[in-house]
Amino acid sequence: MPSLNYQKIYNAVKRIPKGKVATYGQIAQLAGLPGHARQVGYALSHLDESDIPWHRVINAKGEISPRWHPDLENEQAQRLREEGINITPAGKISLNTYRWQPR
DNA sequence: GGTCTGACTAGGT
DNA sequence: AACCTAGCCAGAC
Repeated sequence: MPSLNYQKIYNAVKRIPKGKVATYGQIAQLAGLPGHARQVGYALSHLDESDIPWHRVINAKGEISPRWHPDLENEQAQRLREEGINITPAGKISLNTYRWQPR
């Protein structure tokens, strides 16, 4: 049973349109939880639902956040490329180009 | 109920 | 540009 805050985070992530990305801090703010960027990452690590575009969430440096299992990072990169997002060989994504800017 | 741990971030060196 | 530190806060134990 996900907590209320997790539910808010998931809702915010679902709003990210295809072909765009958002940062953890951005999602936190969107979810009404400013300053909870770390909780966003933690919530995604606990993901059990499949209808959430978790791969569209990256860190403020425009990179896929490193984690304990590199395969998951590769999967995220692949999913983003499938949506037309360009990732440099160094693993950088242009936030200037792809950052989702909700109204 | 104190401590530790992160898929984070901003600012300083 | 890479690295370090402090601030952050909900879970896990």
